Amino acid sequence: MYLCGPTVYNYAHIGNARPAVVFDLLARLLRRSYKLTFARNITDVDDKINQAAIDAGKPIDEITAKFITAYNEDMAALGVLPPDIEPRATQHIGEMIAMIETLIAKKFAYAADGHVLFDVTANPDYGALSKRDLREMIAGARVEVAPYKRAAHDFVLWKPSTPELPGWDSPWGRGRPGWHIECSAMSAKHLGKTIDIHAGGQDLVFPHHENEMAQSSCAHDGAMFARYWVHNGFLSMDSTKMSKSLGNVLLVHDLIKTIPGEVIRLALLSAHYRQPLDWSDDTVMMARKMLDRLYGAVRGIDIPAAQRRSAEPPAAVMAALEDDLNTPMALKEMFGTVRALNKLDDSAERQSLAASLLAGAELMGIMQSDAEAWFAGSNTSGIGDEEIEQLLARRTEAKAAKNYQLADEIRDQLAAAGVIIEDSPAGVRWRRNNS
RNA sequence: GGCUAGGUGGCAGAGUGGUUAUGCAGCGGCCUGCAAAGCCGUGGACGCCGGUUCGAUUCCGACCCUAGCCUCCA
Repeated sequence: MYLCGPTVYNYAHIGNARPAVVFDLLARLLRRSYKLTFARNITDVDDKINQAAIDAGKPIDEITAKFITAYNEDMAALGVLPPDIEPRATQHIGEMIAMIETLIAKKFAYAADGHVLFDVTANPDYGALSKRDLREMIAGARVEVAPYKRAAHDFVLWKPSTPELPGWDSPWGRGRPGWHIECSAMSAKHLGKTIDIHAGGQDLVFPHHENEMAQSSCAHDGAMFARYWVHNGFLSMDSTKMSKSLGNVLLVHDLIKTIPGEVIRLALLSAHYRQPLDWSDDTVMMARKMLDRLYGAVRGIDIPAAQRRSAEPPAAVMAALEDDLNTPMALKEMFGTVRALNKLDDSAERQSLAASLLAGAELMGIMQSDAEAWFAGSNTSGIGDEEIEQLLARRTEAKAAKNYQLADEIRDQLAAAGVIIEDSPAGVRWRRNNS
């Protein structure tokens, strides 16, 4: 499986995180049944990066190194496991040049004016993936056609670099690769001419994936490039497009300072991956409450480590995920398990079902904290755990003395500090209300 | 203008040619000193107009609306 990864010129925003999370789940699922090799590239040569380096007044290497590290940290916070291979564009320039030479030799590309362009008219299948009619596209082209292009939609495989820009020597002079050739060259090197699954955001279908497919299949004598394409839907912000000009870009880097990573992950998985997803404070709050219910079901259940390790997810959860990654359905089944668990009295049965629930959660990459830690939350209200325990001890005394007025005062005091009390036959327990 | 997805109850969000999605919120009950959590029960929905059908939210057609792509973008 190949996933188009980040261009490292800035921190990843929440929309960037969606494909990473969704296809991480797909990878986890596939690994249960297949031997998966999962590659997610890093685009570390790009004009946006060049601009970011100029803006920051720093070397390009420094910019890319910083944001590669940040990307991996941010994704790890969302429970995204590292891919098997994380190829970088700058480490595959030779492969790109070789592929471009092949395309020229096979008459699918031409050099002109220091550039090398892909000749879309030489590839009759061009437009098949994105279901576009090439003639209409050329006729309705809104782009200004560069003089060296034969047709408006010919796209750049190689372009010349000025001395201050990053560049590599090539048969066409010192230059740098176009965006699309990177993925074609890297997927061919690491995964072969034909890959099983190619993933990415819906907005990459055209032109990026269309171009990748054209380059790869033309370079490989028509060999199928990807057996399956999977594209995730777009994420909007409060019903509008996320854009810098509107100032509504949410960076994962910032979100994880106040929102647990698994809340963000669950929010991203709360809609089917192909559907659009609107991000708002409510989306986050609901994900948090879902986790409250999930964790609540396993709280206080002590599961032997061996049982925990060997447990399998509920069959219905597996069936839902195996049906085109239907995460809302999988969650429904998780909650079905929660209900069954909450009704059980027998401790052995509770252990067994809780272990199964946790196995399902692990597959989905959620509920990875200890339940007590989840409910303790983060101390944002300034009242520490010890202070809470002391107040609860006083309340328990008051209750024993049937001094309910004092007991309720203590409870109100804690509530004001965001701490909610739950009495049970087993004793009192508490949780912070962080939402 | 072209292409591609959608329009489901207060909100989020699945699914189905006839029978409960689920979560949050609401209401009633159980439990509790009272709460909270949990459990039980419950109201409320499938954009609009036609067509197919014994029966359509589900299939087909038109229409309206929304989003994305057509230029860098997950």
